[in-house]
Amino acid sequence: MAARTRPATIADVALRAGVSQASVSRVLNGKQNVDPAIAARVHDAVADLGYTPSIAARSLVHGRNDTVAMVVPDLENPLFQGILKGLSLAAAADGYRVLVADTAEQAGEEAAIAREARHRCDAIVLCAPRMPAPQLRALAPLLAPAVVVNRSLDDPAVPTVGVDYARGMRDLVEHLAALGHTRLVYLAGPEASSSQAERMRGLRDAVTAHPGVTVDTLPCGSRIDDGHRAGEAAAAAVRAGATAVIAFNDLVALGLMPRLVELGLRIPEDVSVAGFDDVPLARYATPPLTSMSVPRSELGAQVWSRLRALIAGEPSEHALLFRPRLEHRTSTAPPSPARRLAGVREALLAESELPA
Amino acid sequence: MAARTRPATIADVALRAGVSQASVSRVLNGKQNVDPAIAARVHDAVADLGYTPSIAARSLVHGRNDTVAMVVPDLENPLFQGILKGLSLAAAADGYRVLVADTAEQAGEEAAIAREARHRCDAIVLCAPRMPAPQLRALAPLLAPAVVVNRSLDDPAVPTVGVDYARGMRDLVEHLAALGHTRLVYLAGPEASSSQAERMRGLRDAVTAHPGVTVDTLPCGSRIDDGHRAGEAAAAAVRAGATAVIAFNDLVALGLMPRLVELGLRIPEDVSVAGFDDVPLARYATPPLTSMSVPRSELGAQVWSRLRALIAGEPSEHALLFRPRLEHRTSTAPPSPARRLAGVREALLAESELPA
DNA sequence: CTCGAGTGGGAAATCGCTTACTCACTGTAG
DNA sequence: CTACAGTGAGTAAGCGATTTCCCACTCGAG
Repeated sequence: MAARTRPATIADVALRAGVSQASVSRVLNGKQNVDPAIAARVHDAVADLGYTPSIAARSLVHGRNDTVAMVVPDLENPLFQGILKGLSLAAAADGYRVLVADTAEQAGEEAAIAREARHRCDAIVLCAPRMPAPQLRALAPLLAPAVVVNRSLDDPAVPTVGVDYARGMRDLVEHLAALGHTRLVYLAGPEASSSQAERMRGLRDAVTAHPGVTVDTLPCGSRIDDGHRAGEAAAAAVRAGATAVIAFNDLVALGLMPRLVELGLRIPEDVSVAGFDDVPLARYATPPLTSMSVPRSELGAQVWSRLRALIAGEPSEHALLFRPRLEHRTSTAPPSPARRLAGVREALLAESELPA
Repeated sequence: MAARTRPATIADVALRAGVSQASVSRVLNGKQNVDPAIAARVHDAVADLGYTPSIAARSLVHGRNDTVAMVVPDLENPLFQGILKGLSLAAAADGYRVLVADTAEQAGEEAAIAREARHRCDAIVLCAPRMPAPQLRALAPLLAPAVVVNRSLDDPAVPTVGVDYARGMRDLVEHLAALGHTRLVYLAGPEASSSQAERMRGLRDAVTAHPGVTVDTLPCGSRIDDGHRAGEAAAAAVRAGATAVIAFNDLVALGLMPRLVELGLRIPEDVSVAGFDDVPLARYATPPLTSMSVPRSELGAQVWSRLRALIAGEPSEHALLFRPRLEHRTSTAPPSPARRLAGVREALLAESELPA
């Protein structure tokens, strides 16, 4: 029976086995050659006392504690959940655990929370989409070893792993354009979000590449409710001639769709809707949601691979950017002929206005 | 500029400030009265050196590290995500951080993972729905201070926080019965899951209380895909006379509904569908999903309240059980008259068969 | 038989911090 | 004027492991 009073220490084990602490340590860590007889006695003593080495003491000596921190703005976001899952599993395979710190969208606290979390761990994964770039640039080096997720950063010591949102957006616009859509609406995410900025960049590139296509941006947000609330505005835009809506992410799209239906629009007959992230529920939505698939777990695994290298003192690897893959489902389809004509007319009108 | 070489220690600070380490420690921890002049010099030195006390060393002295572990079978489950979020936020308010350990549904590893995680932390939150009761009973005391989530355990030292699934199921059946449903189908969760067992108990109680109601149980699972796959069987049951389906949880229901529609059934005209957990997406499903609401974040907060008390050495509080609240949405409605008659006829038939 | 290399195990230093314990010094009461 | 609280700061003893250093001992070669 294990001692109820005070957890056994290595000294207790040494005493009981009649050897030195050094020997106990050597046996337990498989260092050097140890007399089998001693090893046996140590093992017996360990078993009798129910001894487990103190993590704290070991950490003090080694200067590391086999734990990495992950700072996220919102644990409820499926993207971060996926990354956390992937990271946590990959890290566990190497004997590391993950500490989570939810900043609860308190952008102001992010830096302090990150430093505190980092201080408890050997390394850190930072997801801080809202943090101003200068602040991030100043913070990142202090956090090393660190990996920044989902935003770019030109610090050679801090690798980034992320998603090519701009490219994804372009691909998505091209998908819609190929279907025949020319007037699109984009429900924008949080203004300060860096991935929102990336998406905007992608949209601009896309309309530049496709002069016939226009995109109206409507403020929205990143959560289900935001999408639902944006329904009115989106429907109005559709009535004004738009034929497709791109949502900041799937949550927004999933909140939006029922609202559009409520407002009398059919998807995809009256309006196509596309999301981003390809959350598990997207394919079971009504109608199944076209989305840009992002490998969430894989992101987490790659983050760990980067982090492990950094911890081992290896030079930082190259930035990694996943290109989202289009998951074409039934929420996007060619616009109905009538609507399409209307769109073309609008476009012509807009063009004819230009010279004026 | 902070030293790039080796992080500053308290000794460096003491040296630079020209005082003893003890004084530095006292200043930094606000113990005793210290000469303001000394305090100032210490603060200057700390700032100059960019000193932060080593967590490991402090942990070693104090015997605690202000971290609690949370073990979950699957980080992708919205229930655990919600609990994690609530726990993490509540704990952070008291200066504690949360370490997550995803057992990846490896029921066999759970005990080992839990002990390892516990060993790194001051306390632990255990979610192990699949662990056999005897094993859990044996394990729990070794983990103290610990709180067990979502299952009962008669260990006075280990409080539990959970959901009254049996009661919730009864309430749900009563809701459906009140609507006029008499032949229900239940898509069961994982066999080994304790909350699944609780739900079954609730179902049994309900049919006992309502002799006119019958419930057929179909094996299913706990995830979206499981629900989708169970669509065929559920539809068959409906064709055989059932008028309502209760899903193990919302994920299952959300996977099930589109499949039922695909198979030609209308919800709720042909079949009512109800879920459990009230995940955020439930109200935006098509049709909006009736569900038993579970206060996920609140569960996490309550878990922390229990855990904090235990860490402080206070006696364990009473077990806490939340009663789910019905969220009646449009996925459940009275059965159509024709179908209802069919149900009654079946019931009469079944009754008349009894004496046989 | 002696000397040197090789090896296993114990003593003690170390990691960085907290916290008794001790001591010098000030101020006041007898 | 002496002595005794009271106070603030320094010294040093842990906390529980790992790891270096060193000694004693064995074995083989000369």
